[in-house]
Formats: sequence, C-alpha cells, structure tokens
Amino acid sequence: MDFSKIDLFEGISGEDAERMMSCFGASFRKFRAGSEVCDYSGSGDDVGIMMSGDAVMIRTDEDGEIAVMELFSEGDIFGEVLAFSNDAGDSVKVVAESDCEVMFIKYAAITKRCERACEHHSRLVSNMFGLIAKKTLSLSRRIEILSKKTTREKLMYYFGILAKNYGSEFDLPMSVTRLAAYICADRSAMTRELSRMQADGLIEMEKRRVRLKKAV
Amino acid sequence: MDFSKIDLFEGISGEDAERMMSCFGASFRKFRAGSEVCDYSGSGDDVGIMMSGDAVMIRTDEDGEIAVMELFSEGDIFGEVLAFSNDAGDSVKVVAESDCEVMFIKYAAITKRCERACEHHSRLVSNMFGLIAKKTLSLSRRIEILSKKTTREKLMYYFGILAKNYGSEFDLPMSVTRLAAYICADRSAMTRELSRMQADGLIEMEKRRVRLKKAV
DNA sequence: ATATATATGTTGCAAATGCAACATTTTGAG
DNA sequence: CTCAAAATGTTGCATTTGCAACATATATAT
Repeated sequence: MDFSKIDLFEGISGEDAERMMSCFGASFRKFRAGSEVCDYSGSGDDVGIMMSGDAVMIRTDEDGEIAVMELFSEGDIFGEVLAFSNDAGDSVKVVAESDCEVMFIKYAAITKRCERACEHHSRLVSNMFGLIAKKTLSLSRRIEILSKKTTREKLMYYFGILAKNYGSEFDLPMSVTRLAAYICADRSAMTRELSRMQADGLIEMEKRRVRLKKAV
Repeated sequence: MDFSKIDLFEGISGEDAERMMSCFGASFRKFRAGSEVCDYSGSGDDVGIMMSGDAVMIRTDEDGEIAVMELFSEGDIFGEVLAFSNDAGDSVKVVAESDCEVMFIKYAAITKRCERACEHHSRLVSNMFGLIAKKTLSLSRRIEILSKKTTREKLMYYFGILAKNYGSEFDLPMSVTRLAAYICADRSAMTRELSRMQADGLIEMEKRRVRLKKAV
C-alpha cells in the first residue's frame, strides 16, 4: 500500500503508517465504477480515504432531488464532517465514479489515543485538521464567487484566483460545462458572457486555455 | 471563568478545564469594541475562543476590498482554519464588534497530547472537529442556497431548512436586510419576491415571523 | 472505424433581477 | 423623550439571465 501520496499521512513514514493500521481498525475495500461506496444517511462514524480512483458524494432530499455535494479523488477524505453532524434526514451517499479503492477507519480511532504511536497520532490529527481546513477554504471561496451578482464578476473573480496560483495564463481545471455548474450559471449564458468578455478585451480564451488581460 | 457555555469544552468539567489551561498555555485578553483582536495575515498558530462579546473576521485583499468572512459570538472559535492554510497573502484580521473577552491557545497544544489529562484532550479534539464540522455544514448549506437560480427558490429552500429545525412557523434568525445579504439578493427585489410569495399563498409573513404553508 | 454520448457555441425571447429613488417605520443612543 | 440612523416597503425601468432549440465538435466505447 502506497501512503506517500495520501496527505492524511504526510509526515508519517509508510512503515509507521502500516503499523498504525491496526490501531485504526483500518479496512480496505475496492469498488467498481457506479457502485455505492458508503451511505451516511443514518449518520456514520467511518471516515473514508480515497487510495485511488474518483468518487462523488450525492445528497438526495425527500423530493428525490439529487445534488452533487463533493468530488473526491486520490488522497481526499470524506465523511469526516458527516461523522459529526448529519442533522437533516437526507440520504447522503458516496458513489464510485471510477473503479477505486477506499480505506475506512473509525472516526473514534483518530481522536482517541493509542499506546504505540502517539506522536504519529498527533500528526495524523494535525493532518486531518489541515485537510478539513483546506475544504473549508475551498467552500468559502466558492461562496465568494457565488456572491458576485453578475456572471462576468463571478468569472473574473474565479479567474483571478486561478491567476494568483498559476499566473495570468492558465488552463481551466474543469470543462466549460462543469465551470458553469460550479459558478451556478446557465451554460449557454455563461458562454455568451465569455464571448463578450473577449470582445471587451478582458480575456483571451481558446479551448480551456485562458489568458487574463486585466488584473482583477 | 465560566466554561459551561463554551462548546469546545463540552463534556469536560469546569474544574478539569481549568486544570487544562496550563497545558494549553491559555491566555485571556479583553478587547474594546472596534479594536483588533488578532491578525492572521502571516498565518498564525493561535486559536481564539470567544468567551464573551462579538467579533468579525475581515479579509482585505490587495485591492483594498474588504469582505466580512465570519461573525463570531460567545463560544465560537476562530483561527482554527487559518492556523492551517492561509495561502493567499490576503490580510485577515479579527476585530471586536463589542467589548469582548477572548481566550487564546496555541494550536499545537490541541493536537499534541499532554500527560495529565489525555482523555480530556481526546474530548477536546473531538469537540473541535465537531465545531469545524458545524461550520463546514453551514457553509455547504449556504452554497446550496446560493446555487438556486431564482430568489424564490433560494428563500423557499432556506425557509425549508428553518422549518425542519423549528417547525413550519418560525422567526427569522436575522433581519430582512441581512437575509438579503445572506442569500445574495438585492434587498428590494427580495422584498418584492416575498410579497409575491405571500400573494401566491406559499408563505405568511409578519415582521420576522414566517409561516411556511407549502412543504418544500 | 464507427457510432453514440458528451461537450461546445450561438441566438431570440420572456422572465427575473439589480438599481435607483422614494416614503415610512423601527431601533438605539443620549 | 427626542432625534438620528438603520431597517423596511414599494415601484419603474434597464439589464442580465435562464431557457429552448439549434448546429457542430470532441471524446469514448465497441
């Protein structure tokens, strides 16, 4: 098992991680694309760690409306929040998008101390805080984007964030269609606005390659 | 010092909490309304716990644009996320809204274990996860609301959440003006929509009292 | 290679929304 | 109590947006 790419184990050697598995009561399971990985409907105390592949968290409310809550890929953890608070009775499931392998550990195993490797435990808890913090940050960022009134403002703000990280020329990290869903705009309306933004000299765009010409 | 209202210490007796203070290297400070409580600009490893009063977290980007990120009142903790990841170089400060008292502890004191009261430490870590989870949940919920296309859908979804918690008749937990800001709609446009919703028999409303007539 | 699904680009039109400019009420401080 | 500030309610109008209905291009599976 390769733990080197899993952020949750950062700072913990592979051997130590292996040794900790028993403390965690860790179990590994493989899933086929499309199959159900996990059901958090009745709340749950398992935390899942994506060892490989992709999965989505889907919420279904009582009207049968489905919403994709989160996307998971290698190294992501899920359930860490729901393990604590799933107040509404909505059905929340994790479904495999591609074939994938998942490691499950009991939430309690993270907060409780063990005798053998406590300094690693501390590191693990710290890493977990870090991962949740990262998620919180990305949620806040999305709220910032969605708070903008016009599609243009949303796009410019989002492009600004990307430009901060990758420079004024960058590739969109998702398809245009997904981008529209991400900023909660109609796809065709967004495309129209992108055209206008090019006409107004704010950006240049070809396929998913974007060049931001004006600073945000 | 009264710890009974502070969620972070739930399940830990006041005496035990007092005893833990030394492990945490806790410090208490009072602030006048308007004064700066904390600066997370260069990232920071302090976690603040509001013992009394209110404060706001304010982000200022390089253009000088100010955004209120979060509101804190008694029992809320802040910095738990920024202590981990403040990637952008934005200036992030916490400012007292009213006179308030804040307890500061080193982040490391939470993840590291001490010899004396380890079972309490576990509980504390667990509580902290719970608090962050709560925040994550409220962020997700706001995203759900903001993803709705029309103001009516946003309101109905939000009212639905409130109805789930308080029954079909409830008081808005904020002013109408703040509600408009919360759902990112123009206040006057939102008021107009609220009138229409009453005319259409979806809700009854008087002041902040709302009665949801149709299920969401 | 071929077919099928998905992604992308475009446009007219109706509906929703932001904005501005008000009047009126409520709240809070002194 | 008194006054100022904040909150609330209303309306016309221009703009933005979602929606529908397309055509075309690209990706994926068999």
